[in-house]
Amino acid sequence: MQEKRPLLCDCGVMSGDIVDEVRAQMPPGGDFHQLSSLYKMFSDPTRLQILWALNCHELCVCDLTTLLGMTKSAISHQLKGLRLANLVKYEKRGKSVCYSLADSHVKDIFEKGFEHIHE
Amino acid sequence: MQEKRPLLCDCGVMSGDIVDEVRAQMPPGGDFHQLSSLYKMFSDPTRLQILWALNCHELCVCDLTTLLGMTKSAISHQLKGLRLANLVKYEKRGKSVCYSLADSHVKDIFEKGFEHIHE
DNA sequence: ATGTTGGTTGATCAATTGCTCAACTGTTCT
DNA sequence: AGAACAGTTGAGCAATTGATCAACCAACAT
Repeated sequence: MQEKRPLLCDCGVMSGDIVDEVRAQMPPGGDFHQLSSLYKMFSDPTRLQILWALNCHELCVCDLTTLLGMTKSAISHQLKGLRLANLVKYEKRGKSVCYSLADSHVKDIFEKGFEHIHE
Repeated sequence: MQEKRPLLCDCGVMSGDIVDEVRAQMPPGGDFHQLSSLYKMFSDPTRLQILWALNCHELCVCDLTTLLGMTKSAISHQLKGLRLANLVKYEKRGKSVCYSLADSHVKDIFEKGFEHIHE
């Protein structure tokens, strides 16, 4: 059976007041959902490589396939996700589509991540 | 059949030199793998709520179940992942286990994320 | 000793993810 | 018009994920 939780835990470590205080500081649930969708874009090595490359220079899909050694399809699918997350923007140029980063937050998030793993 | 890629794309947008230049700036593949593992911890609403709560105050598992309205098992499973990613640390206190953030990078990464979604 | 509470763990299962394949659109070149 | 190239898309499938359930361990109270 599903365990039933009491209104407040009685483990004695934290008072109920502290739990209430933390609860009061919690952003609305929608924020966490939005945030998790954002970080999900950073949670795959392929997408990270794409973002890193675009942070160096704007590139077309074909360049990215060459750079990462993957198919156009795979790259294009990932770019679609990045587009929907507003992390990259694109511009048609003749036959090609040129992608670049949508804003500077990507770079900031990258930096914080590297700080954490290089310690 | 699987498409075969040329050594350099001939789409004409970027010169091969630029692709080479970007390639030279790419960190080793292992870095992307490590980074993606880190961001994966931020890619789930439940884990984000746990991290946010611990950023407010150290809490035991039981407090977290009360706060998030989830089972001990679900919380404990997620905490295990966060532990393995070195994002949280814990301390036994009698019957309870008290969790807290392992370092300040979590807060930084949170802030950058919020900056992006609140624009 | 027995029961209760706080927490962990492994198995299971549905849902999601990421790549491949094949088919397609659109642009350029001959 | 037809071929070649740049890119997108949807279906399919193996791999991963996240919650549940049940069993378990450890600390404490009676």
